[in-house]
Amino acid sequence: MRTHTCGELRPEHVGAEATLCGWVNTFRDQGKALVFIDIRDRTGMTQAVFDQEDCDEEVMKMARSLRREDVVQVEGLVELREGGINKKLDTGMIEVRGSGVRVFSRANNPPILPDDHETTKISEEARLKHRYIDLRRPSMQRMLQMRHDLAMLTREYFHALSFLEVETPLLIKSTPEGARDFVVPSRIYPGKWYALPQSPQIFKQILMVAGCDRYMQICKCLRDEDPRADRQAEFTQIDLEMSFVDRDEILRIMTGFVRRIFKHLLGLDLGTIPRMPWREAIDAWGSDRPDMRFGLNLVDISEIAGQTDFKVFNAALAKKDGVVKAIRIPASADRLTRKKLDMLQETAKTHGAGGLPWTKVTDQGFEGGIAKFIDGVADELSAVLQVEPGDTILMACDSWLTACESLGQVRLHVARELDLVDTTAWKALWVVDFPMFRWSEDKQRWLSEHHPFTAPLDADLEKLETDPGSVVSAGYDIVLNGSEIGGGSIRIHDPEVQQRVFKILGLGNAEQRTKFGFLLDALQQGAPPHGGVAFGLDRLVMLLTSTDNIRDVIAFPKTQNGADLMTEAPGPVDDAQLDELQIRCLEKVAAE
RNA sequence: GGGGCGGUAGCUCAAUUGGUUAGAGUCCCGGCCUGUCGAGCCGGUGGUUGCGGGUUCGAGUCCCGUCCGCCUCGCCA
Repeated sequence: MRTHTCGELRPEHVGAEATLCGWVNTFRDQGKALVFIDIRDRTGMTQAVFDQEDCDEEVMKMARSLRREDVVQVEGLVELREGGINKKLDTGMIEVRGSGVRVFSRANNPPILPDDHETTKISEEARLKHRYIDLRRPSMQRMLQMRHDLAMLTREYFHALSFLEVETPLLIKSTPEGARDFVVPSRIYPGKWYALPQSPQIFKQILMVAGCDRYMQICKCLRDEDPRADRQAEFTQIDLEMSFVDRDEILRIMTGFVRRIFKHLLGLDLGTIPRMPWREAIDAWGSDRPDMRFGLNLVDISEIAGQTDFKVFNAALAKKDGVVKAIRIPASADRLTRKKLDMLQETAKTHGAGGLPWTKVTDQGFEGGIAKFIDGVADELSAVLQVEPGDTILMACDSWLTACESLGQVRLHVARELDLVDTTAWKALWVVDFPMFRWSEDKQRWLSEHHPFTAPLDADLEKLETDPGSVVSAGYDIVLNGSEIGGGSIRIHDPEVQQRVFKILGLGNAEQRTKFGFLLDALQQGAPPHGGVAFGLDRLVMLLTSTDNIRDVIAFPKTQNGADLMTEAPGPVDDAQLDELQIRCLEKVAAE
């Protein structure tokens, strides 16, 4: 049906007869005797010109009738352009001198147009509703290509390392330890339910017990939680697991993978990827996924702050684990207006801090904000923070984790506000040595920082019951430019350790059997030491395509209410379907 | 579940303190033009101002409710 694609033709093709198929991107009708048609497909765009002198009246009439997004076939001779080259097009040196045209289908006044220069102008709502048009735009086609290239690269890389691609089930048992499960009713067992997988975690571990040795899968994961700009309820994961490995070996292979991705897809060398203990990440960067493209590190000023009479500081320091942290924003005194400081204070409050003590540095010392409270320690504080006139000092005081994390969020906001992020930089790191457990005041019990199958470090095994809060896990996350792109751990392969961990998480023996009996049984039938990683494919593509909207890297994404605007899912089902499942909705029951 | 912003023509937006027949660009339709390329010029179709109430002589504008979209907190082992 076609001899070339729309992005293919170059001066070397001049003289050839070409037949192109695609969509009418634009038409430029110059009068009865001359019309230009830009014909577009996934690969690009080519200008076709229909001249009365070259083709008969019927062809001319048909060419002039073409409108945006009609689907056509154009045939003609490839020639160098008569009217000057178009540098914006890869095919801008040539044009096809049309001798024939055929219309496959007409577009009925398209509700949106797939021009890249229109993308930001059109509401996302309209784009999602008419995704079949939206996906035609070149930037969206590049995204689809990038996803494909990443998937191919992934399979090549892990295939070469003897990983086996295995599919795991979608209809599984609900074990709601983490996120909320999507559930699916069972017809054969009325009243019983499947869950859709939040991840293939347990299956890949069982594949290790089953002797698979090395497993990989590009799979969908589903979590029934509210979406965000960088999060969808349904997302894609590059899932990996390996037997007979320690943490160093996993990190080596996965570092190689990530470096390969960015080298091949962006021509970028990420270099060696350093490791940072979790405690250091929180302490110096205020986040377990630090964005290291800019400084503004957190400095502990607890000791100096303790010498002041500032009640806010003293109250915080009296807390268990209480600290005062500060960041120095260089040359910002004029730019951080009172209004902006107020906004930053809201950020701090949103993330758990009571407020955002601040002051500015002038030639005469500290001025503004809490300056009068720190007068007595001005010299020491200046020395520790290495202040310069024009700096702004932002502070947080609370328990260590809260103070660090809230100031860490302020750090991100102020960097964005003052444009301090080096957007040309790529900073990757492995965050390691996470705590094994986190105490939940809410639930009054320990929760897994990672998941319940993560192994503790061998050295900390004996502290499991006596001091769970201090146990360090064998988990790790890989972070790129402040975005968590993957994470994993060495898993527990000793059933006894697994039971001890379950117990700390508040799972009694009976509950362990009900929820994870099959895992415990498996671990007792010869489980190799194993561990793995899962990479967020959508997040990777976001970084590869420089977008901060996850919906821009998914062909058919859902809205914040979990709706698909194109198909209008979720929708109702027939009563007959419900009857078969022996399900009744409460409203209907009430109505009967 | 909480907070914030938004919803006017197919699309993107405007409409003074509440005041005439809700405008413009674009798409689409028709006409003109032989070298355009985000073509140009002329004319035209197109509206229950998301939906439902209320206040008022009068509501796109004010109030209440509701639905939808985006951002965000909670949530996301």
